[in-house]
Amino acid sequence: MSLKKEIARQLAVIKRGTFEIISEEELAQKLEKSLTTGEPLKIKLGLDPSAPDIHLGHTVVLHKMRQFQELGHQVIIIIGDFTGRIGDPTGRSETRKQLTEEEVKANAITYQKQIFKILDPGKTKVTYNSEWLGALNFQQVVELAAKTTVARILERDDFSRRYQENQPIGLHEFFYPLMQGYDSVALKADVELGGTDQKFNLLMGRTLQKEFGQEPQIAITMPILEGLDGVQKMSKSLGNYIGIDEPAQEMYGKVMSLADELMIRYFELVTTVPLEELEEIKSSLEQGTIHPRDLNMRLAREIVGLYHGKEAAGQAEAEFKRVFQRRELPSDMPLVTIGSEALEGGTIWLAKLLVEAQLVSSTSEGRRQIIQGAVRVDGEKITDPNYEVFIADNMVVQVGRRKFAQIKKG
RNA sequence: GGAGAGGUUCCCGAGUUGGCCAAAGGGGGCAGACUGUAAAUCUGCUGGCACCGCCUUCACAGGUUCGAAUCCUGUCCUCUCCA
Repeated sequence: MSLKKEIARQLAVIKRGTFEIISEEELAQKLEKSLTTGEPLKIKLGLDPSAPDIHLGHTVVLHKMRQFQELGHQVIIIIGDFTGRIGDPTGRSETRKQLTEEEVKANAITYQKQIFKILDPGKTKVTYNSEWLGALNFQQVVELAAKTTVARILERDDFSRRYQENQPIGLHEFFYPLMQGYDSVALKADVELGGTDQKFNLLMGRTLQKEFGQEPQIAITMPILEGLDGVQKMSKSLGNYIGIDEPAQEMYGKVMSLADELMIRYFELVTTVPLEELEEIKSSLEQGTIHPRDLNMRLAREIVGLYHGKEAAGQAEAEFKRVFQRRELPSDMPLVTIGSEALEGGTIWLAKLLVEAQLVSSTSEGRRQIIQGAVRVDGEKITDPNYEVFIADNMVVQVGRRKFAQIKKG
């Protein structure tokens, strides 16, 4: 009786935010077996060390891993140092550059530091797949390749699209799913996590495990998190990301700029707010008993708190209120020293000053911002592009709402 | 190996009877208004320069010309078809 209840509880936690579980019944069976034998499930997550800086999008899957940890299961991170040299073609329409061994190593180290902001290091096993993939000889590789067909591999979204669009597909790319699948065999994984774009690879793991006489793993896919624009997936190259190493202030601001429609999704996927509370949040938003802005602030606190602690999150919030709600000056602005040699009679061209203060990228850009009314000196809007500023200590210049600098006479 | 298409400003993508092209249009970005630094909407800007003018851009290197993104030559790269 209590066994059934426990299985149901675990399933509920596991199902949170998932896109697909293949299959739920098998998962329930595995949970039951685990609970009766006391043997934790082996949960596998492969990380591709080609993109060393983790952003919130990457943490979706890490949070799921953490939940598994909290349920008492064995979490295993595979750093794809071997596969990383090929580069998973997923999500890209072009053949990826192969990484050098040194690059992969360096990235892997950065990765580990970052994932432990979410996972419990004491309960996490980290392995490198070069350990077993590097040991295979050519004959074994051929045997592995014989376990699938070109037609099956071409079914993969990315490959079929590229094939149809006459984009090149490197032969070595065909091996990526096989290698990832073989990882599951090597580990005897019970569950493998990944984004929805990983579905094919996860299923390949099941196929191979069966071929090797193992019980197939459960494939759990997580949705791809939308970025700040609310439409495209979060990614560094699109610039719509929140990096987990970003300063608290910046992080808070970025979360605040999220579209309302994304808030619940973010709560669900990238915070540790418990399930019951999540339900309360959803209903209060639907019933309008809470102002979306306040919920947004709560979300920002949750996220910043995860990476910088509660205190820093509180400070970030106070600062946010000061600058953006009350329109006051930030408590901390970059100091810019203007040397006297740059001055003529104590004045400097405003556009030039903006460049010096790194508030704009060029004087042309500075002129434009001035003309458009975005520039203030000590709170006073300046619209003359040829304006000469008389430099005074502690003068504050501002471009737009969020870029400030305090001037020091040098 | 043979035949063909093409490489344009952050991206996509016009422009190739040589001048009116710093280069249409869209996207993205930035700024202003409105706000909750939300979304939506409207407006403006979006190579550089002390800027009503000048300078550097249209794969790269040369050439023709008073003048080239547009014409010629060579080089590099991408794609397609054939083998």
